[in-house]
Amino acid sequence: MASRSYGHLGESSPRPKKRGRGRPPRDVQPLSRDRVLREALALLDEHGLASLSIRRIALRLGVTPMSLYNHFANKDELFDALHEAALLEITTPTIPRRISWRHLAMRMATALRQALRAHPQALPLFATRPMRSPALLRVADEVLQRLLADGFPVQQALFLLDCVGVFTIGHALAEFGDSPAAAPEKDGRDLLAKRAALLKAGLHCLVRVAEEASPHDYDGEFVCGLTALLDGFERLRRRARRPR
Amino acid sequence: MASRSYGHLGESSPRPKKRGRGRPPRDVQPLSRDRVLREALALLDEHGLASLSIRRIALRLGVTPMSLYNHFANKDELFDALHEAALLEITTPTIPRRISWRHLAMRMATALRQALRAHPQALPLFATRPMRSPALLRVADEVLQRLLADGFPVQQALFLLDCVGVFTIGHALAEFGDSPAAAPEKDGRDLLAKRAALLKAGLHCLVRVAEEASPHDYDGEFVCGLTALLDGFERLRRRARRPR
DNA sequence: CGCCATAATATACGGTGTATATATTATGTA
DNA sequence: TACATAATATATACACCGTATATTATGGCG
Repeated sequence: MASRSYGHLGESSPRPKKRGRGRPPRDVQPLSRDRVLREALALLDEHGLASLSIRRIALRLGVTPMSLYNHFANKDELFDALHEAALLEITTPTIPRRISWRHLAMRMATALRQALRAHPQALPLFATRPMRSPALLRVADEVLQRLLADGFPVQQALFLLDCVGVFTIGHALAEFGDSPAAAPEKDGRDLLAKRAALLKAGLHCLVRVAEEASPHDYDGEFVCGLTALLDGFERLRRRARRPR
Repeated sequence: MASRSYGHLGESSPRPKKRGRGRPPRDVQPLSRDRVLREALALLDEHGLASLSIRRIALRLGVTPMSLYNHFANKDELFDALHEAALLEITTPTIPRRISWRHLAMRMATALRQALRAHPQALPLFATRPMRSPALLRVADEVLQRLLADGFPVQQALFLLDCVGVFTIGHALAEFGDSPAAAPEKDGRDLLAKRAALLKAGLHCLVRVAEEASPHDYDGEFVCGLTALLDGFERLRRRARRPR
């Protein structure tokens, strides 16, 4: 009974007896990367990224912390894998063959957005780490193919792909980063005080906009921005096809 | 001589003697929020966010860790202040009076981008925390004023403002998150191997694009995406002014 | 002068990642 | 079948982390 703490965590390990010191016998399946990632993701969803530690994951798995190092070199590599795992849900969103580049890009963006929504606690991972999972690369290649086929110059196609991804992630960050900060103002008194402060500072426009557009329509904002972005690239494309 | 570690850090405190246990005498100026933030920012720039700890900041300041708690409630609040401090360099970018909304938005975005460039190590802070510093709010109000004056509906103006910010931050994240990961491939052998792997996976388009657009032109991509975004919103604006 | 707020130190506690050593089982080979 | 070796777990230990609590010296104010 080494640790009396962590009692509030699930610790739902179905393996009742503690395994001995050495390699586990054949009948008790050994720890696997996948199992670690699955539980880590669950723990992440439940308790947030800040409290996702090697020791907690190990506890949840009914295992010693050092066991994880048989499957991951260190915490950072584990988090890399976790990032990739969270992203893997975008892998095959059933891409129809014959749709325009616009619809394809739109579809990719919304699929990515849905993947981000599925694990909002993992968002900081996306913010820091580059997305280079095989599944993602396949999607990227597909979109690029279509873009080139539809007349985009190579560089513009790449820019478009990047910009759509960047916008999607940035927007998700703003959306989910704001919500916990906006929650504590629900009592109305703080909100009024803040409004007064803004007014006194001469920021009339800000309060007007905040009042007329409240609550913030994140979904609408996302499609609005994405549409604008694609519209702009469409203009570029037309200009590239008919130079001058 | 409590700590033999940290020797590699600057520890450039010009105060040679260790102050006694109590309140410091009048001639040795007391620790201030600003001084803490300044040194913390320097430490951040030099060694990255991961190794920015209360204890290291205190050491750099020639002070006990607990001293910082006279000025900040906890680490999170210190980081909030750090975020705001890093952002403060965008405060007054000398905004000319009579320029179009497009130029104004462009200017705001590039100013923000420059602020982000100045402290790339601080980027994860921007990714997680909402931007609500007074300076930023003032800029936002100014931009909103111009947008409304130029005929944007309220909601679209807000969307535009948000989308530009979101795009700028997302793009910076991609740019500075990629660079450390791309560096270790400089020897060329890895790069060739990766290329071969991509080809074998059938991602021909990806390697073609990567080859024709290398090295990645992040600045070009930024202005390209931003221009496209603004173009798209311009279309929206025109449609809003002449409904139907 | 005495009082008290201020601003520093000292100490301690529980949590964290992980280096190192050890123990047990499975597996491939002679 | 016997044995070396690889695989997989535990045990222990260390340095660092944020911070709660208590103590101490100074400055300013009555």
